[in-house]
Amino acid sequence: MKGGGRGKEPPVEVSYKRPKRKCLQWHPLLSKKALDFSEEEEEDEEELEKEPLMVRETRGPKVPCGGPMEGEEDSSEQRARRPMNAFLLFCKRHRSLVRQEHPRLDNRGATKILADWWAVLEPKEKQKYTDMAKEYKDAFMKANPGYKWCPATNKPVKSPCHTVSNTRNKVWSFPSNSPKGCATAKKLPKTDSTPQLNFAMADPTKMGGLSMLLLAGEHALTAREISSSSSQSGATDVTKYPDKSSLFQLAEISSSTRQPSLNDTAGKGKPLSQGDQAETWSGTSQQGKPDVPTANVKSPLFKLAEQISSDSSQSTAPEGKQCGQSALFQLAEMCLASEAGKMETEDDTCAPHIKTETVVEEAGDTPDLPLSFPPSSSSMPTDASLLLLSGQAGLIKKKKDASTREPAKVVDKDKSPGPGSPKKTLNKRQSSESELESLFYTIEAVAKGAWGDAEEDMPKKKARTAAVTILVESSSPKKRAKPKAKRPLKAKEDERKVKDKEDDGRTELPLTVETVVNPASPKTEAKEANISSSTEPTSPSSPPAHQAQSRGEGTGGQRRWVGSRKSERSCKGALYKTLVSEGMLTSLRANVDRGKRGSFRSASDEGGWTDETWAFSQMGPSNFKKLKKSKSKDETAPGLGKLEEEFEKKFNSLPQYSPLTFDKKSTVVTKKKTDISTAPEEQPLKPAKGPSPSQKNTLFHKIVSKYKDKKEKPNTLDKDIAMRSDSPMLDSATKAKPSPAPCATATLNPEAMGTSPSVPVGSQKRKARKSKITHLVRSADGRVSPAEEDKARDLTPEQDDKPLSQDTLCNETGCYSASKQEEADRSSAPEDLPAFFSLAALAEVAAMENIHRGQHVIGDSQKKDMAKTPVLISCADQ
DNA sequence: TCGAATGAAAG
DNA sequence: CTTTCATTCGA
Repeated sequence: MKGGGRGKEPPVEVSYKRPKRKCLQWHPLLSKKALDFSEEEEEDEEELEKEPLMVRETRGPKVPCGGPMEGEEDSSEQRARRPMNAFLLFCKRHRSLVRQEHPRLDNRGATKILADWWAVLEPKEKQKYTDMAKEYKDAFMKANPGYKWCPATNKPVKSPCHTVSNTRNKVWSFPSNSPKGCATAKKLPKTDSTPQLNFAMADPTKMGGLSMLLLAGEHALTAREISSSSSQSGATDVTKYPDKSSLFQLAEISSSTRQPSLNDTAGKGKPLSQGDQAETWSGTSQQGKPDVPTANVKSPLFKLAEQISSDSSQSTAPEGKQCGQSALFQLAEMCLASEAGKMETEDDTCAPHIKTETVVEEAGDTPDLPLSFPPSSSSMPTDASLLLLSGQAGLIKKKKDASTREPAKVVDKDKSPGPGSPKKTLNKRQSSESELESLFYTIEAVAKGAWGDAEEDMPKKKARTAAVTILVESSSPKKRAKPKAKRPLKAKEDERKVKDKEDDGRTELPLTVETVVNPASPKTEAKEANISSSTEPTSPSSPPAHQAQSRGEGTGGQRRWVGSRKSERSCKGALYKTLVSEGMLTSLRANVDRGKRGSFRSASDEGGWTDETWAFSQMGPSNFKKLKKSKSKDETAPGLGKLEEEFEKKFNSLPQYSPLTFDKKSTVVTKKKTDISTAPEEQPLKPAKGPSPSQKNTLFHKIVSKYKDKKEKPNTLDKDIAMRSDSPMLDSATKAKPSPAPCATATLNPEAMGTSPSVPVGSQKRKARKSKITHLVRSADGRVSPAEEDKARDLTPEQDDKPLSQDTLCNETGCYSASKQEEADRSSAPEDLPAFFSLAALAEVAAMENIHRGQHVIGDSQKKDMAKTPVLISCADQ
């Protein structure tokens, strides 16, 4: 019968019912290709190395598809997955906890419990989730303008390609958009300058160059660019304007990025539309700044953008191209549009120089490289590897585009990196390096102190240093060796980060990333240091050391540049500065690394919201069982780009309540139930219904109305016990900081609960769905699990159990007091808020900082790429 | 592949 | 109102 429910769908469809895969999950932040990293991470690293670019097939299965990517894209339509609602977010965040408590409990059971928790949750707490969900949704919508929740009729269903074993894996990748029906989304034809371009995977490498610009531009644009460059990698900046939520911004970015990312994921080429989309999106997203006529303006910025784009494309590789260009252009446009005046002025002077310089530098730089390839871009890559080819091809194309727009010089540069080089990565890097180098060198100069004066004396010196270091690393691949060595140490931490690294395959970046982090905020550094030390030996990452090392080597390289010209620096610096001033906050803050894990609040440091974030740091090593699973999710994406990070951060920021808390609540509730009358506002209970939800509980209205019997937790006692033991750990682990009282981590206060929610909380099944019956049956068969009890409960309502059990719990646990306190804290406390707003706050803070200091840090997840990118930009000159 | 839950959206 | 689908992951 149940089938009946679904029955509606044709058999075939049925299967696809769950075709989630079709839909790529949308991530606000990300678009992520990151997946690749995430998944592969350590393991894959090797692979990555091998084929940094294309690779991505990720799962074998898909690969076969022959272009899986295409397939995915083809499905071009693959719909993005609908955004999670508050409850889902909540579930996602707490499911692991539940599972820990009740290992044997299956997800269904867990879900029930979660539902209970959710019901119990105070509006306040819920609010966070709802807000986040809303934000998420908004971002999503923005990204996918015409998106329809229900795909409606069409379903692409397609073939086997999708087979993807892991739907989820891909998840992050973005679908383009709107479902077919709507089409709105995509409208734009975009320039398809090079549709094929898309091949490119996402190379980390590319990220580097672009990242710089992007970073700068991010703010201005919506950051879409970033996505292109770093989406995965890293620019973590999510912060953009305060106005828009970070997610929203991300969404924009992602929109642009997503395809590329997809490509990566897919591994091969997607065709493209990426570019188109990107542009399109950009158009949409930009909103405010419509399209500025690029052509018209052609201000220096544009040129710069072009260059960068070209470079980036080269460096980055294939995928980036399109995105990069579009992004860059957009950025340029944005800049022009928004601040046209300023930017131009400054830029004007600089731009030209920059270009020239860049070129020159490149020539100079090349030395490191195995060789610069012949300029003849046309000369196709020899095909060192298909991957490369694809990537190159893309590059080339881009180049062309670039060339058209821009002077040949750029092109040459691009070309230089030729395919021939044995390692794609290297090549890319090199190419990217050239540009990057110039930038870096500027940065370095700053760091060194050349600009120091100009810059504020901030403590950032460290940061600078770090930046320098990074630069250095990027500049010389060889140096990497050291970093690599370190890597091992980091290992654990790296794991998460690894993802980022993965791409590069070269270890270089890892350090970089860390370093970057440091730069982000001195404080952060300190924290990290502590953390690292405490957590792991990784500490070696300690900035100073790295810096020193890197510098040593780096300096040599830099010098050249330095010698080449300061003017560039100044120009660039000015440019950056301008960008920064505009609003770019891109303080990446190194979050990237921490990403999920630590999320030590990186730069922003808001008060502890970080803490709230998971305690991944701890988790990592220990691996709770959940981890593995969670990994898929969280980690999945992990380290990718800043986007991801942000998303994660945000997600993490969501408060995670300890089971105890809920239990208590439930208890309270129960009590209430018994008392029923107590609740002032609502009278909830049963009879009620709730049409009148209390003002507070809008959310609850449903519950109230539906209210059935509270569902108790089946094995309360057991749970409790489990909880007790686990919870503390979890809490401590999770929350790292806050848990004065083990139990208490985040408790809701009973009082609050009492007031509004009271009651019924229990999840009632909405209606008895089809499944209900089945469910019951099944469960019976299955085993005695809470589920059964629940079922039983359903069948025969028993209320008594709960209270008793709860009481017991309470006694045992005895956590109450603490919980309350915490609760109080939370309510008033900054922590929560910060956590909640983390993104916004970060953005603001970052902005403040940036403006103030004028630094940008870019942390990319991808080491290599990032490394090049580097991360820090200080614009202080002037 | 189903399902448990909630919620948003679409029909 | 009802139905889809988002997340999760053990059966």
